Amino acid sequence: MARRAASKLRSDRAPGPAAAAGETRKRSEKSAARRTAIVDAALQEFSTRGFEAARLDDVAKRAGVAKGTIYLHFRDKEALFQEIVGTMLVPMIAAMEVPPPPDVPIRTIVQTRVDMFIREVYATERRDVLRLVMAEGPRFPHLAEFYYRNVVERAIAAMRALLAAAAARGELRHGELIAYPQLVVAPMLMAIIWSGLFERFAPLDVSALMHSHLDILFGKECAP
Amino acid sequence: MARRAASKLRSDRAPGPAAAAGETRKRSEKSAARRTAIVDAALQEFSTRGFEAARLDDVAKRAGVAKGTIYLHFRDKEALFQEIVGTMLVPMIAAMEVPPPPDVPIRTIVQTRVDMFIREVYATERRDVLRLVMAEGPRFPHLAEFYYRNVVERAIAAMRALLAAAAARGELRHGELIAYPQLVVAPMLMAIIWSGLFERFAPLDVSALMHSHLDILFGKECAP
Amino acid sequence: MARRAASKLRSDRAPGPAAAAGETRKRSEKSAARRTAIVDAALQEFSTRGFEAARLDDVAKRAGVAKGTIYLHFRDKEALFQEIVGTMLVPMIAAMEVPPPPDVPIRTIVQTRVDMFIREVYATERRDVLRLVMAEGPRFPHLAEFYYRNVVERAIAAMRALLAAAAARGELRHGELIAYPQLVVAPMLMAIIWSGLFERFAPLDVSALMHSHLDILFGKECAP
Amino acid sequence: MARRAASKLRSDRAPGPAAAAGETRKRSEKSAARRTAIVDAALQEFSTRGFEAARLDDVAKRAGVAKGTIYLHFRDKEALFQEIVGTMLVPMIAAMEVPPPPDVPIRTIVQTRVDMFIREVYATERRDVLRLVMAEGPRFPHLAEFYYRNVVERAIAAMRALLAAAAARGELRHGELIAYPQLVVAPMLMAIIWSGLFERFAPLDVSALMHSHLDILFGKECAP
DNA sequence: CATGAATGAGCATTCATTCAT
DNA sequence: AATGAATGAATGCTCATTCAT
Repeated sequence: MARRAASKLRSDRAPGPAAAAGETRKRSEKSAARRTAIVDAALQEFSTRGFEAARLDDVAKRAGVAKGTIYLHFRDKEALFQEIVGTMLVPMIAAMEVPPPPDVPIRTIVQTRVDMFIREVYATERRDVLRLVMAEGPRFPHLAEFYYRNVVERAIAAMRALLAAAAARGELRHGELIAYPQLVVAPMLMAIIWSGLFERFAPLDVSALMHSHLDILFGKECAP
Repeated sequence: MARRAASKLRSDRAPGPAAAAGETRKRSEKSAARRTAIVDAALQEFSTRGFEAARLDDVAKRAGVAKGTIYLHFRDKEALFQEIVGTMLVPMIAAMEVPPPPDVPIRTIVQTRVDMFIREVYATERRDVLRLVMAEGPRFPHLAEFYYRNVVERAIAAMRALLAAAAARGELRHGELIAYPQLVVAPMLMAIIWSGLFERFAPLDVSALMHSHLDILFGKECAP
Repeated sequence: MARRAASKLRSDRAPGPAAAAGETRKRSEKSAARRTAIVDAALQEFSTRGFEAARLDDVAKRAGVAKGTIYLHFRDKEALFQEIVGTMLVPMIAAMEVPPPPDVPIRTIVQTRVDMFIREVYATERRDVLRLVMAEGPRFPHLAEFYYRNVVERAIAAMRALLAAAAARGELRHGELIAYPQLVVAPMLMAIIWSGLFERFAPLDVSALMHSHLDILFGKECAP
Repeated sequence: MARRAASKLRSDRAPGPAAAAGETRKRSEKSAARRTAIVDAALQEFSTRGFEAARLDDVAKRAGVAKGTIYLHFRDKEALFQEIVGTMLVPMIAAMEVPPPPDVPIRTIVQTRVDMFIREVYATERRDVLRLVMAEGPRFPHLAEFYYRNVVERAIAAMRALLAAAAARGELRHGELIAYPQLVVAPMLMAIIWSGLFERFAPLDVSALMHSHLDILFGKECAP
């Protein structure tokens, strides 16, 4: 989590020269670290109790800051919620938008992306963010729209491009998919919801599920 | 729900005897009506604002009863939530469990059931119940389990039976489906979530979506 | 204070007939008593600490009710403030508006009214209400206007009528007063402010002050 | 105020010697300027929102300093309040204490002082300070006493001396005024309160009001 | 001296739940 | 059974004050 945002900032910056700059950085780094800690803590609390039931007191405690500090970084509880989405989900989408290499079968590319999704989202706290958006989104229209514009729309466009490429190459059995690229990821979302509800007594093997799903959509993957 | 259904049964069979009994029944009928009104009102409020944010005051107002009356019927707010699920979702499942008629193509049967689902759930307030369960379920393990045992498990079993029958008759292209019958309904769930989040600016044609989906799973439906 | 509102209610009502009505009244009487207690407590707290610094917790404690009860009677803290003015100051004004008896010297009537003001306002908690309005009014424009329309404007009109009558009878030395009836009461207001600030170490004899003031305005009162 | 005035004095007399001293002075001048800026800003905020509701954050912003800087000059919020009174009101009083020239009618002198008060207080932000003292004073006994000792008492003494002189010269109609010199200024105070409450919809012409008032007290001013 | 990030006590308001009527 | 007034714990947010830089 500190990794997430912090690593970005760090990699953006040059190795760091003078002592004066060092001091300045120490301050802003500390501030950024606090901010990150708050976002992470909020994610935990929000996804455990829901937006309404989560207490900022607990967020603060978990983040190791005073309650008032939260308000130095976020206007209010809802802004904190929005930040979670912006921080955790939006960056993810870029990876989906790289154009497919021409010499790899689309099925393989899709498989790769699905695997990545499972690895980077399903298996991490990002899954909780996604679940949170699905659960609380209806009550936060602004957030829903932000999420749609910055994540969903772009993800669908990317998927559609991929499917169109597949169709062009004759690799796509089911042209219908181009109309509804959502169909490719629907089982992923279902799995996320499933895990939140039933994991304890009816765990689901997402990889296997998605593998079967892709087999159905694209046909069995040919072993090389 | 238990009581509500029971009172229904009672009123169905009672041939209507003495005046005294009539009065008794009148009373219990009134009570049952109140109960129903409360559940309906609660559904509205819960699905609009979420479990935490919904106020029992509003539920009472909407149901036309006093706040205290709610507690004559339900132990607490959570019990009311559970009742909603029991009342609105469980009865639905029975229709899914009737064995398929032997002379109709499975694809047609599945299509019929999907249509029914769209008509009876997606197009009604039941959709909100389902969304509610998906959204709030993780915070109510008891409810989640109840829902799993009484709805999900049975729905999956029914679907699996259907798919097995299809396979036995050679009507199923993708044997994988038998392992993951969830794949059949995943797009439905996605559509429900989608509608809650994005309907305003990106409406989704569920019927068309599901039709495409079934085409992919079973092949194009043959016109008779 | 209980006197204030309660006595009104009581005097409006018939002696009270049936037992059933008695029970009903018991409830609403209790409610009215609570309301009165809250208003009185609020006045104490507001005039002691000021509007902002007064804590509703203390108001509740002083009124002997739970904090939430306040909100059964008043939308918010400000509404409670407004109620104080409406309850304590507005009723007072009626007495000022009775037309002067034709056979009594105006000077005597004014003196009587000033004495009444001293007795009914200056010597009671109403003085604190007045002080409160003067102190906090600028920050509550709505309240200020309400107070102006319902108290000040009417009081000035009544005073002006009195002075006009005096002028007509040749009893008014200073015609200027008709233009500025405020001049008659200005020392009263000053005295109220004075008492709030300096009473501890520089008490002021309001009666004597006002007597001198009226002597100046009207000439010495003739002993009968 | 003490320090502010002191620094002023210092800068008045320092003939400006060495560079080192120059730098020192520059520093302390800057500091004094800051202090003044803070007091001015605080006056704005306090008189707009009241003592409790005023936020030091806003004071700092308006003064163009950091929040912490306020605490370099004042122990706490209340000290800042006291400073406002000391700075803005006390200096004013000196002008009132100069003995009346023997050849000018007292009525004229009083008129002159009233005009000065209107010009220097009523028409400036000092009016807000005065209003502030009247409004918040009861909650700050120490301030009230300071204000009484340094302003009110002296003002009253000065006014009484004036009135005594008038009486001695046979220019005072109403000997009662000597007992209550407050009566002379009461309408001024009322006007200040009035303007805070009702200015928007019922403006008051203070000059005319006071002119009438003085006419009543002293008789019409004789044209020369 | 100056800064402004951080603190945490404080407070208005809400709302599930109870209980006298 | 039904009511709805009363309760009081809970919680988001504010802001005077401190202190490391």
